[in-house]
Amino acid sequence: MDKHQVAAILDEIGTLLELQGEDAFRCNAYHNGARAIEQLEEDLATVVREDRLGEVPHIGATLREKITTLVTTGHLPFYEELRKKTPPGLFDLLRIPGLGPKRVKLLYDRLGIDTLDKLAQACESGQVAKLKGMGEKMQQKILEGIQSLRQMGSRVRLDQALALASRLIDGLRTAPGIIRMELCGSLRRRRETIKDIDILISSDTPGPIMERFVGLPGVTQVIAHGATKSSVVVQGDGRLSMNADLRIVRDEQFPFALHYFTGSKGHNIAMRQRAQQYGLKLNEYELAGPDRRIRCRHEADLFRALDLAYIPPELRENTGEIDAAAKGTLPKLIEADDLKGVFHCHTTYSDGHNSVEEMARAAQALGLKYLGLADHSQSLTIANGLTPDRIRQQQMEIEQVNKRLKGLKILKGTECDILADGRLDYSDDVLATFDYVVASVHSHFKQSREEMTARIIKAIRNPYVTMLGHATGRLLLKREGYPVDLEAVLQAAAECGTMIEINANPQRLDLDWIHCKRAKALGVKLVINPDAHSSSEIALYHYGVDVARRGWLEKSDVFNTQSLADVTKALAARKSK
DNA sequence: GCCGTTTTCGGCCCGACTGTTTTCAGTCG
Repeated sequence: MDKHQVAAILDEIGTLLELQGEDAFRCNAYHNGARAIEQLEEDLATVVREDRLGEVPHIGATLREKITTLVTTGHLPFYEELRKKTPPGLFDLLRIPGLGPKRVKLLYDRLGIDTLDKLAQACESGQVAKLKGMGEKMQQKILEGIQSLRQMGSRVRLDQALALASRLIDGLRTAPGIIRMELCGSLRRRRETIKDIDILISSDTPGPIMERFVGLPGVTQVIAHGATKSSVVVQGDGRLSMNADLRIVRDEQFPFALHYFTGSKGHNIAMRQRAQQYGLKLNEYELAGPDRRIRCRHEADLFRALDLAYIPPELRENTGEIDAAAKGTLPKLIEADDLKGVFHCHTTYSDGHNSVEEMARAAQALGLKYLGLADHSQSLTIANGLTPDRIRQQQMEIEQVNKRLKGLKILKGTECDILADGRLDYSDDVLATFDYVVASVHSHFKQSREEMTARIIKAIRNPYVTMLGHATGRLLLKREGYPVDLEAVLQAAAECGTMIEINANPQRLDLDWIHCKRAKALGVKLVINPDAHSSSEIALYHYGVDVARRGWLEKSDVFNTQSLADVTKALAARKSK
């Protein structure tokens, strides 16, 4: 059982206990434990085997025992018992805004409601309004919640959320009285998937801005509309629909509110605790002690007041950033401008939409100095994978276009399939014609974890392979990655100097940021690639930079921050080995 | 259930909003 499964079970236990009416702090301990396991950088099985779980914050004796049982046996009787006692439908009820564990328990205990359908019926017949603490309005709100839950998924991809959020920001920008405005929450931290949009504004006259917000185009439902906080449902393209919150504070409160609403929750709690050590109280309005208030104009002032270096939003996940900021050992994070080129782009030779030259011109317009083209290999017939003949044709075309280009060089690559047994999709003499090789898995996803791991490691050890493409094959919110022991993959990559791609396509973002940190610790070089299938998608590398930043990566950790000359030299050196 | 040079017991982040309430519980982030 891997860490994601273990974390999911711990989290579920926390919720199950809430539904039982357990003490909230005990429930929270399971949620905290789940987060700690989810964010574990090392391989969970290894940590368990070496009996080091106790060193993980938020894992005490009880959780250590339960996690060990889960990892070693795959079962946990405590969890299974708890599940038997709780109808699974109660989890659906919890997703309705306004319904938490207390009310769900009440609905179940008093009315036997354990599905959305039963709840809808009970609301329509007026039974819910009669319960203690409920009423007509609550009943109506629940009905609306059921409706929107049935239309709306829970999380959306970063790129989709950003698009929707910028529409809201644009709509607000002209409202009167805005002093400062920022996107907060997981969007500002650039998480790969987003639950809702958080916007913060400072103003002395919040009223008209709030009015503008709840009336913006696309707003389909107003969940809350207060003086300083409003919450709406907003409709995007297609069936996409998200919650959006707006908070308005006075300008002197802005840095505190910005920090607070950026989160993460874990980071905020840790920051509060640090403030307490200074005899100060930190909330969304101020940093203050019994007899003093710390003046801050910007977020950086707030960190400085607690003797911390500025912590970029992407690092605020409570994974050691506060300690590092205190010691002055925070990384100098990579920035988008550091990238000098990319290595994984497709053309019309396989399944891309633009020609070699069109791709090159687009890369040039973005200020890149080299563009690696890596079309699919012959086995991937569905994507029009290239036969050796067509490779020669493409390479000749690249040479022609290169003669015409100034300031950008196209590099000849391939995204070569890793076959089921770990061999590559081309013979060595064909592989030798490329400047570099991206090796990727596109088939046989159902292999066992052991088979998949061995297959990928075999490819990584192939001297022709320069980098591993999308390491887990995940499609965010659509498809889980294939089962693979990433720790073993990273170690193999470290041993033979094979690089690992951060696939920047927002549908993938694979390697994910947690493993970036681990890769760096092992000395693996990473490379940020857009996996572009059209000229406009080359710019997607920005999302890969976001991932890299969340993974604490610096310019020197990423191969394609190097100049064309250095990259060419490194690739040539690797080929001649 | 976790945590700890103020503590091994008694804390655990904290404020806005809503709806049902005569002062507050539940939810949310």
